[in-house]
Amino acid sequence: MAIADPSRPGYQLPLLLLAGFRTLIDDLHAELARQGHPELRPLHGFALQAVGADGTTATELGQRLGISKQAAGKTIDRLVAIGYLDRANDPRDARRRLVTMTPRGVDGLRRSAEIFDQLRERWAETLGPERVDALEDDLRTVAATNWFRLDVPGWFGG
Amino acid sequence: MAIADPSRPGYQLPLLLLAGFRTLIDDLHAELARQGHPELRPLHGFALQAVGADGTTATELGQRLGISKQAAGKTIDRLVAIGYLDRANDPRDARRRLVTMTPRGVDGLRRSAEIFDQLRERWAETLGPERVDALEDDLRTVAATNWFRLDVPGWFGG
DNA sequence: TACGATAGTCAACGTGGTTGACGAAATAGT
DNA sequence: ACTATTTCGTCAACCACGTTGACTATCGTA
Repeated sequence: MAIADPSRPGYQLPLLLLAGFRTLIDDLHAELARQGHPELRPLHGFALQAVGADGTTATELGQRLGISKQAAGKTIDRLVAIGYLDRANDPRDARRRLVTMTPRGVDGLRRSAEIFDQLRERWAETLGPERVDALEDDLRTVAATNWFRLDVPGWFGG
Repeated sequence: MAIADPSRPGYQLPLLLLAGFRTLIDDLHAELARQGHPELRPLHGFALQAVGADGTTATELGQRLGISKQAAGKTIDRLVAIGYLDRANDPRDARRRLVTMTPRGVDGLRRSAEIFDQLRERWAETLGPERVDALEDDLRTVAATNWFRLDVPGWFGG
């Protein structure tokens, strides 16, 4: 195995990845707050995305996000409370409670997507578009992930 | 402003950065567990790093990690409980409680650094060394961070 | 000496995640 | 048709981590 370059210690790689992630998320939420969505937390955006335009149930949301149905239920509670999600009964299955986005939820999600596009564009202006493309491609190669796990707080903290 | 490329939506960038971070941290801890440190959580490694070879105090650790002294104290409690840190009185200042690494703490931190080097090496074998260097350089440019904030669970969750 | 600043801890609280248990309702099987 | 099993949602208890506020003990200085 090759000798590690002392000027590029391996522990910096995760720090830089986290810093990049954090920068994007912080910039997103600063702009979202400016556009009328100050209550949205990082977690909420991902949950909203997972609910999607067609809606879901708590159990299904939990599966999509890699957390328990109980945890998903709590997140739904919160997003209902701040006006981003709605709960309704399923006429075809009285056990299920259908979760859908409110107009406010749709607006927040749409703006998030736009802002992320703008942030990526800003990176492309700074680094050059081909560097950003390469960065994405490289991460796809080594991280090879197609889905998102929402258990970040518990995962990181323990 | 340029039009966003529909095949590269901006929201994927943070997802990929998080996936990369998560992959590295998960690989690290899988290997750490194999090498006799199964109790170490992601948070702990960063806290240990911040304590450093010279030791610290709770207040100083909190400042280094961007969290309150109370939160730092709790993390120290935990790391003392699982045998990675020691607390001692400062003979020159009875208010302070000096926090230092135990031999086990030193071992865990040393192994972490080695494993991170190996993981970076693995990325370099897969992507090519120059791509990994470029990835780091680019992230340094757009994220421009020189320190680490440990409040990830609270930051992300709210 | 008296006073302000600092270190550490306790307590209360909020957010998020987990497991276990439960009733209600749908589905499958005899 | 009538059980038996599975599934959905929720409640309760618990843990980890973060926060702010309050308090004691100690240091440093005017």
